[in-house]
Amino acid sequence: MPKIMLLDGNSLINRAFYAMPLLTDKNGDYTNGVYGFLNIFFKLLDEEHPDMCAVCFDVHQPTFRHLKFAEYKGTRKSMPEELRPQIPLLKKVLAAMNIKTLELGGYEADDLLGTLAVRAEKNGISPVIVSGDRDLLQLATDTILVRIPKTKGAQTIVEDYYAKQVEETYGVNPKEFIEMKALMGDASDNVPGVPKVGEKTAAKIIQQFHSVENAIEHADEVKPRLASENLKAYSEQALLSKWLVTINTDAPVEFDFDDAKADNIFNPTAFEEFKLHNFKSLLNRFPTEETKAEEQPKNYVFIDSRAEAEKLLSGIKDIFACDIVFEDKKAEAVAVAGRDIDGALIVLSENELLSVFKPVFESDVPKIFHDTKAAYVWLKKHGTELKNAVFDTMIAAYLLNASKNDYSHASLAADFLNRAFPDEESVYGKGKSRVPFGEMIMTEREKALNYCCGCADIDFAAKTVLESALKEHELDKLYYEIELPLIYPLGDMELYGMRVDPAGLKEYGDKLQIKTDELTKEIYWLADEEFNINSPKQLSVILFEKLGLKGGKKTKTGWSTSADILEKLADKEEIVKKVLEYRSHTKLKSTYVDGLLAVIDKTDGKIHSTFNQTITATGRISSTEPNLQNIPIRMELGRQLRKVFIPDEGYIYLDGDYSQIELCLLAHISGDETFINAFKNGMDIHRLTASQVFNVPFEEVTPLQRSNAKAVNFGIVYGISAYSLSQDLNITKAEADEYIASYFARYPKVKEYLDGAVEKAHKTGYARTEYGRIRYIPEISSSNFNLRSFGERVAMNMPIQGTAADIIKIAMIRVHNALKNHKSRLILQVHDELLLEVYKPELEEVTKILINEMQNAASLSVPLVVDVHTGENWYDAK
DNA sequence: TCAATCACG
DNA sequence: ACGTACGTGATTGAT
Repeated sequence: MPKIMLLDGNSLINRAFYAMPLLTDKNGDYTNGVYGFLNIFFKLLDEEHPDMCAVCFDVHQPTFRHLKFAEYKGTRKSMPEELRPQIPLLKKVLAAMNIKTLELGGYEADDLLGTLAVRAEKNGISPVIVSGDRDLLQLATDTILVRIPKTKGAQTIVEDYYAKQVEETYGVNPKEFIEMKALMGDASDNVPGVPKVGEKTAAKIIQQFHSVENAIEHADEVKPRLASENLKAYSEQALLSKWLVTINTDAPVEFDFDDAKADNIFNPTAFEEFKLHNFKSLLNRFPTEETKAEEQPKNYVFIDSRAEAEKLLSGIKDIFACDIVFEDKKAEAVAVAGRDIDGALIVLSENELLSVFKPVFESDVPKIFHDTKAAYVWLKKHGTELKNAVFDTMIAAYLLNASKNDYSHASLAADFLNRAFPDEESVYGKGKSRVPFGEMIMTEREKALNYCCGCADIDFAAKTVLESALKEHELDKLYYEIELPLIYPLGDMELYGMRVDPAGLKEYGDKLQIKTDELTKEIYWLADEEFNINSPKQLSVILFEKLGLKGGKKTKTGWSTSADILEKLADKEEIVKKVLEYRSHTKLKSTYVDGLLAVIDKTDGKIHSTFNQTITATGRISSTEPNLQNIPIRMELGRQLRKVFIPDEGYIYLDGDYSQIELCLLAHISGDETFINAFKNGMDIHRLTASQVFNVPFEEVTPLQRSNAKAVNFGIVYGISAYSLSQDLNITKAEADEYIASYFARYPKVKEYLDGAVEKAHKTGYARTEYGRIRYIPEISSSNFNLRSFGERVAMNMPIQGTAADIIKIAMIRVHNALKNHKSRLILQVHDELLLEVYKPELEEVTKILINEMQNAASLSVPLVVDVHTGENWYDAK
């Protein structure tokens, strides 16, 4: 029996729109609703394999329902500005896919769906209705299937209803479902229903009386009493509601089922349309002939003999791309691609790979990588130099859009080559079912070959495109002079690592554990029961229910137990104090002691973090496995941990940090004279702010005033709002408003800068640092107040945080270069701070180098002040 | 896999 | 009125 899939265009695009973040296409038009619609459409297409498809839409004009009942909302609901233009867009995309769309003035999409489903059934065609609207359940029969997509957790699941499932779920059959809906009413459509009758009562009444009319007739028998009385009082309204919610299955719509064949969806026009709107993940669905129509078939070769590999590599004289396949940090293969090589995958032992590649890596032949740092680190670890690595595709793609969450080959191919390419996960699998490369190359060689060579091929082809895009956006200087050179200091930081004293770390952990055990017992005693203190859910039950404490704010799931809330209760409640102490101890033990012990390298006893250059939206670097940028310092107990970080024998730590770099940049960028002069004169900037904002002489500023002023300064950098400031300082919003007003009165240029930054971002859609780094801010054009406000704060903050990131990157490169012929080395960066392991005889010289290179990394209208400290461990070096 | 929490700048 | 600080990563419990 042929099958037709009938979709509710309006309901599905609405659902998709609210379920997904705003996306824009190459024209800057919003596409998230369309994209979400297509995702669910394709998922159902895979499941149903329908022969025919039709998508029904509402028409934005009064329907027969409005004509009878003017208050009815139905199709006349307001729609967000970001969604409205997506409806015609969806119709256009569907047209390109040769999917029939349908609308009829005076009727809603529901009525068309019902009409077509009934007609299909009569014509021996099996109908499947898809909608997010449960009203459609009234259409379910033994043969008409209604499918309702639903968001469960993060993923979309589809609930299926034939008549039987409707009855199982609601206890009424689909015809009775109308009666039930009529009693309940629907506030969003202005369907009145009967007051005080909700889903539960309506179901009970209809189960007993089967129809609205019958229930009205027996209204005296209806329970509960309130429903009975209201049913009598509002019987006319109930009948009207029934009429409103009944779907018309006899709409005068012309429809030819032969016209609705879904047999030419994946055609070149649709492919172009998808590309235009950035539906990259959907491009994979198009047959490869389509995607590669104009390209030559690729000749990818597999090489597993050393002699052949050497022959190939000795012939390379010109720029080529190179992709190293790592498995557990060991290289298993290398793929190359170039002008004369479509792609070659060389699979040899790690040692053989190193020796066959050594000549070409150490030669002047230019090389393209996707992750140059990984290649550099691997080679250097094995005694091979990497020379003339001229391009990194991952970093280039990052500079072009720093907000993406991956810069994989699949994403590069879609963004810059308009090419469909599989995700790494779809080739190797993920999680438990991931097949290691070594196995893959035996069992599914073609697949692995195509993927690995494809990666190198993409890198080679993308370079040209990326290069001109960088130039076009004036990012080339930043790229070639900062980001690419930064690879080497970062790589060396990873290679050197940080030495820790494992025994000291264990001892520290034992102390924490003993105290934790004590605290646990005390908390159990105070709570008068045992529970999992680590569980915010269980803890909130104990604190806010059992002990009846007054909760502060709520989270999505219940009362918040975060530290700022608990601190307000700690004075009065012993148990809260203990919980806070428990939290700090277990945090240190699990994240830092256990976490760090687990990542000590067995061969050299050091901790080697990975520094990521393509994660943050502002240009900062990030540190993982372990994160060495968030080792405790603010609290003394946590700070003690730094005593177990110790330099190599004969070395000493030297730490340099920029003093107030973000405020210096605020002064520089805004050009505010008061600020600039204060920095030039080395004044205490927070004290100065306090004296200006609170209108007191500089000498008479109290510690509280100074700390409040400090919070205001931070707030300015973050993109201030009076509410947040009031929360932070525990003052009223009105007071915070005054602080901000007097701040801006004293520093008018700062105000000008912040307003200008927001205005610029509104106009262009992005923010830039002093060095040209870009962050796109799509949120800034949102009609949603919260999103837009977020965008505006980002517009104020990014140029400051990002410029600070640029400057320390420059400093790192300069320090790294200056230390080339020294034993001393840079081993860590923490955003405004550099940590060096200095060979003791070089200390005096290296201190000068560090201060000099950091201070002169940028020339601003204010001096960059660097504070340095030395120490035999990291605790003492701060 | 998500949400809550907390460590850092 | 709207409901908030900017940028990260790791661990835990819950689903």
